[in-house]
Amino acid sequence: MTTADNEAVQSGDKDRKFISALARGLDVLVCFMSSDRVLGNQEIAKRTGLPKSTVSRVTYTLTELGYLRYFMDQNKYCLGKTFIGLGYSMLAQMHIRRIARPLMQSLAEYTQASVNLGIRDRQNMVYIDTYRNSSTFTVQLDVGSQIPIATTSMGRAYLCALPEMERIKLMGQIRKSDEHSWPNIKLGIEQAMVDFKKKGFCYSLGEWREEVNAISVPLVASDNSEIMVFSCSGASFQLTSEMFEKDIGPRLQNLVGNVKTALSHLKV
Amino acid sequence: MTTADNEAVQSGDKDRKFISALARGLDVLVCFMSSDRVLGNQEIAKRTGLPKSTVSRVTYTLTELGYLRYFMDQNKYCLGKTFIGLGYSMLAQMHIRRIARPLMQSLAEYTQASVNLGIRDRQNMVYIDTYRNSSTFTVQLDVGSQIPIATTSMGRAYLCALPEMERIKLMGQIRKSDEHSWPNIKLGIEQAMVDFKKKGFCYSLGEWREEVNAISVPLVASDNSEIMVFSCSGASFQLTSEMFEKDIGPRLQNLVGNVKTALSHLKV
DNA sequence: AATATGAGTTCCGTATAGCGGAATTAGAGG
DNA sequence: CCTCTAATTCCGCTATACGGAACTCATATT
Repeated sequence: MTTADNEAVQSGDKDRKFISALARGLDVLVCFMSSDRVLGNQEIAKRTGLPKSTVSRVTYTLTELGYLRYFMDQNKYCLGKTFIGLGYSMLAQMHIRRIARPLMQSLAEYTQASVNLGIRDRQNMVYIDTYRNSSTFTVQLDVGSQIPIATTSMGRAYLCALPEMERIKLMGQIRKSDEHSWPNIKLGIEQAMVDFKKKGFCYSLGEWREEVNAISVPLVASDNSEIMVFSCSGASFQLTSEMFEKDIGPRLQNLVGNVKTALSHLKV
Repeated sequence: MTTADNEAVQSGDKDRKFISALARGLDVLVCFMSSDRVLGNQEIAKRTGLPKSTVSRVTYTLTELGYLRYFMDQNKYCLGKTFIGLGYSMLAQMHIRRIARPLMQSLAEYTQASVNLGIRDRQNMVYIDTYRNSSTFTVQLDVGSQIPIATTSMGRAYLCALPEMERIKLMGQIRKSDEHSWPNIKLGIEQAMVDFKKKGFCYSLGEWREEVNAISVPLVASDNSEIMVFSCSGASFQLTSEMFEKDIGPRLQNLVGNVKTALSHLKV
């Protein structure tokens, strides 16, 4: 996650092509993505592992350029507006959203739960769309929300769809990030892979958040270039594993099938 | 806009605090924000004014870190998924959207046109929300869309609400970016300022896009920290200047007033 | 007041990271 | 096979970014 992880740097002699000052600066920017929106230099230094003076210079530069915004009363920073434009200009080009929208909505309506579409970025799954009936309880995750890979159904479905080599690599990274709880995490993933092989979908039953159950089905683009995941999630008292198994799972698979064929027609 | 513009750099001796490698890298990233989504090194070099070899190293670094994505068939790059998360995590914290939403929707319903909320980033206005009745014609601008400041009603309303010093500075920048059409652009802005002073709103009647008319009202946050702009836009044959003047303008002003009081109650 | 604490900024000598012009490679076309 | 165009790599140079230490500037604490 940090610059130090970069393979080229690890492997002995330095990579003449790699601009580490840029990497450090971006490391700082990424800090602001996680739940906290307002950070001071100290906090940033702790998260990135960069020395105080470096962080100070980076935040100075980013503020000067308008990528960070400075609150002088509490001298802390938050992200500048630029990233709104960047983020949305990306989503606009994702045709899949338009195609999937009506299907997701009607499934949300039917299940009275959330139906979500996510992709992977780094160590997280990111919602790029989510629909729910207005009466839905539980956590309200919005588009752009990030959830972990290892303990959520969405992340697990992603892992199941990933080519073996990459899956092993990613699981290694997950392991490193929390060596302690790895045994449990590993069990959860293995169970997911069994489920997926047998049924075509996988779960997270209270393993991410105590009170949340979810089921997911991955969608691998026809050219294998991208993996997206559809999930259905809700309060555990509302969505039982039997409902998933017999009703929602097949419907979700059906949804994915329909989206996939619609996509392939589009791309011709 | 480019690094060279940075004031500190201009003023003789260099700013020891400023990290230019970072600035250059971000200059490259920002290239991808404008309409084109896929760029090669050559194109990037042209836009940023950076030498080929530098661009090559920057794109290499950004790709390595996952901020850019590489298409090897056409060796070009596009933005990575990271920015989806960044963008959305920003919008989530904008309370104004929740407050304004119902009012914007009902005005969109009433006018059968688009009702939009925008803020400024750099040389553009950026939509952070937009509502329209499904039957609306004309350009479909989505959240995250960028429009120019000088020729749109939204940009002009922003200029009108800006403190004089800053307005002069910004207008200077606009002038520099297109010296040739400046005389006309200036006229448009001056007209807008007259309108705004007299009526409280201003227009763009076919001046941005031939077939689009729009009207805007700015909202200055009670602590003067931020300017937002509400606009109503649609096909010119559908929204006439009389309708703006007598009906839509006052309604839009009314909307802004309501949002402002709701905001101030919230912040206590 | 005096002292401590904690965060942020600035200084400054140094090593080196990043620079960019030139050479090289890779591809696409004719 | 040659010509163009674009991207990459090389490599010597020096400006650049680094980071430990010193310095501010608040805000508590006694």
